Amino acid sequence: MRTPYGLEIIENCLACPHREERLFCNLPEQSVRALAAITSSAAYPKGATLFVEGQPARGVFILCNGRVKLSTSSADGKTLILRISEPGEVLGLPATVTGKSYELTADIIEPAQANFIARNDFLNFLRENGDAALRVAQQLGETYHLAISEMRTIGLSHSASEKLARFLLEWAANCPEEKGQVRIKMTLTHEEIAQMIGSSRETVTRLLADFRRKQLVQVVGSTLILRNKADLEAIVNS
Amino acid sequence: MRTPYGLEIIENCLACPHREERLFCNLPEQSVRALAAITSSAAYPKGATLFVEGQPARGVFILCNGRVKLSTSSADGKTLILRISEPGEVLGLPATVTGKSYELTADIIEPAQANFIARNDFLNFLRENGDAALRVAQQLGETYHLAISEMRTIGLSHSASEKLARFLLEWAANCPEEKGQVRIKMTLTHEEIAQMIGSSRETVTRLLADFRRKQLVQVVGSTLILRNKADLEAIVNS
DNA sequence: AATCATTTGTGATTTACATCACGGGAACCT
DNA sequence: AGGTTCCCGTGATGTAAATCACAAATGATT
Repeated sequence: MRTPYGLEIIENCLACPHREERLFCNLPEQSVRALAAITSSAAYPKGATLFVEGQPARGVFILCNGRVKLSTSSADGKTLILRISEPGEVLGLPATVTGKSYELTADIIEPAQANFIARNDFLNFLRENGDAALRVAQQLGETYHLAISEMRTIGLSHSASEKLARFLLEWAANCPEEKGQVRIKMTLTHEEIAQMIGSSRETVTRLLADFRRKQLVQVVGSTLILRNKADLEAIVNS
Repeated sequence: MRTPYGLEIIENCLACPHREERLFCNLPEQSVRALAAITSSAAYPKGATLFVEGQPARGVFILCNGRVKLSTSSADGKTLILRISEPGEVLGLPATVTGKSYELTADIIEPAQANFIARNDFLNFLRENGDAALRVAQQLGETYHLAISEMRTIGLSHSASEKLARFLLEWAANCPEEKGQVRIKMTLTHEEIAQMIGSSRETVTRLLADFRRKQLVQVVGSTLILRNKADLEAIVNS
């Protein structure tokens, strides 16, 4: 059983650059201050763990910087990655509001800074601020939406190539597109991609090689260029 | 594209036998009345559709009676069933709070009675009643939890037998157990089971036959008895 | 530079399962 | 009773992809 990495730097939540854009944007000034009072910030190195699946929920983490891998794994060590979280996202929200255990494990894969709010403080805050509670509900709805989407790529595909194509397209959806081409910085290893689409490491490398041969993608260092989005979409619907 | 079945019987929400037990239990009397005012009830026959994935969310349905199949399907007709909803559950909640489209399709598989609350009314109600909003957040958290659980059975299994065993055990978790045996009324066809665990109809019948041969389960009409829960759990961890 | 660890690339082998195909029941009309 | 339509059982076949087993490459660390 891993233990979460300890707090390192404590500072004011208001300093977080993503504060306004996300979950609690546009709340009354007073609410924001109340929130700041119960928030503590910390930095985590690569490899640290925010929480582990099965642990009783301690509270939520608001990611300011870095990237976090959310995964679940079975007894025999097989791992399924659900999502790579980006700055601005709130982690551990479902478990914290329901009072159950974290259903996923959150590992830092890029040095991160995050604000933490303890469960009790958070729930009290929500009870006092009805609009924040509604905001939380919306956030949860979106999280659910993403989970279903992930579910579709894993559950509705006939082949691994279909899953990989789906994965690349969804991944690219966040990136800027120019002239039909999308450049995506692929910061995941083949192993991790395999764990996201539910297949083995070897088939991922083989499929990527195959996609390269078919001019569907192009690899330049650690960035991956989707050359032929249309054909990738064709693979998805096959 | 299917169209949802129309309303049939309109009556007061307060009549629903599951009202108190679930989502909005223990709300102040005043809130309950406000809720009742915006709720309409209707009966739906088997085969009717509450909503279809991709439709803009119209509102939520609170299931009073009957059972509903929640599924998603791909362009080529492959279907993945996420969940069979029981009375007391709220359907369409994530999409309604986020304002996106329904991410799943809800089909009636047993004649049902449900209360409907239109999206605008519902959101206004939540804005007025902070504690209800919190309750909704919790409900969403649980829904998420179930989705992750479903994800695990599909994504973390090495074989179809593992998935089926996982499915049977989770299904049995709701049923009363006596002397190590669990009797479950299997109201699903093999096809539907296949769609829940992401495999084909034929392998489900073959696997069930296999389980019967190995004395793991016993079939009496449409009820299925888990004779050997321990061995089923062994299959899961293989 | 030299050692180590991690990640990627590829071949050979095997097997689980989807798919096709078809026959028999059960249930449900009318 | 006879016809539909759905659901279940089973055989034969092909194939995609997991698995095993190395080798090459890349990148860290000293």
